[in-house]
Amino acid sequence: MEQNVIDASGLLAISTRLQRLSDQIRKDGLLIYKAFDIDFQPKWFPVLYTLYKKSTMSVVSLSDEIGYAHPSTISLLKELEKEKLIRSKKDKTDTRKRLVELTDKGKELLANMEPVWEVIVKATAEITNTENNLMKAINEVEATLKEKSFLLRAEAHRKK
Amino acid sequence: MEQNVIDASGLLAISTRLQRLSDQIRKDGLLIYKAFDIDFQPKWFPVLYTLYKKSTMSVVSLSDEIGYAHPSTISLLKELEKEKLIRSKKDKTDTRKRLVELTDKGKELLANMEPVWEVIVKATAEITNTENNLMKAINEVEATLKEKSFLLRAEAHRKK
DNA sequence: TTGATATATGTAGTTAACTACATATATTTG
DNA sequence: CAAATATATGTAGTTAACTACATATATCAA
Repeated sequence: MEQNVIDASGLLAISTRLQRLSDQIRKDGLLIYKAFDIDFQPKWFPVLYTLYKKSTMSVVSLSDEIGYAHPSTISLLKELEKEKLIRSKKDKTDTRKRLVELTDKGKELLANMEPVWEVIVKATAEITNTENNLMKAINEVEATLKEKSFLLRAEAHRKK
Repeated sequence: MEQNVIDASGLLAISTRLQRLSDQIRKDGLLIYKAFDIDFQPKWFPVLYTLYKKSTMSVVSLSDEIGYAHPSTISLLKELEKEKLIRSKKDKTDTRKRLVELTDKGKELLANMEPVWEVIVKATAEITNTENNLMKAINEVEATLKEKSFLLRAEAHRKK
């Protein structure tokens, strides 16, 4: 396997490489939805899938759940509202909160996606089923980082 | 380990999760450079490191090497030129080409970064040294995708 | 029970990559 | 060797996330 400088730099360029792989998969994701003739954008996935599984959520709890900053969630919600895939209502006990849920159109779309997801899960399983499993590796690294951040670890090595 | 909906969706949200992890590491990367009092941005890494290892390259070959679209490279080069870390000259045999290289200031900066990189490599080795090694998993997945794209694999599963 | 603090949402502007298009020069081919 | 094609660079505009700041409401504590 010929190696370029970035790949050869190994651990130094880990962030760049994660992003590159993410982009690559996302682009193919969009093409898969197109091939199935489904009007769906990969960036909608975290919000819509979470609402599909949890039915009703406030903006901040949704943001926490998907791991996005809340303004990112708000702009996605704005777009999804325009698409009539979600709707909002006020929380009666805490008037600051806006509760978000799928519309019937949204629920229908998500239900129609089940077969596409099945295919995506299979294809992903296929590509990650290597000696070192990518999903497991991500889980493990995230758990490790939760214990102690990258920054703190780097600082510890510095002092040695 | 409590799981949120996105993590639980596993293979479906792989692109989102890769990106999230990349962002997290990049942000800590910036803080590490700051802690070492080095005026360096993580986004500069691919270009500068490649020029450090390969000395002189054209815009397109550099873009290919780091895996970026060429306009992205051009805007990074513009910024690095303003910082006086790189300079360009015309290729004498092919006048279309612009050859890019590190300035003395650029070389000095990169040399000063060696100790920081050492720490980053150690910290990264620490977090990726789990049962499934993240770097190896990325290498394996990229190799697998090179053989046959995600889209083609998904389409193959569809037809079954 | 009011003043301080915390939480929820929203807006504005930034960033770091991208795609689409344009132009100049090189290379290939009939 | 001229026309067609390919390659190299550049510009303009887009995208999908972010941070910083603002405001309204809720909760807590003196």
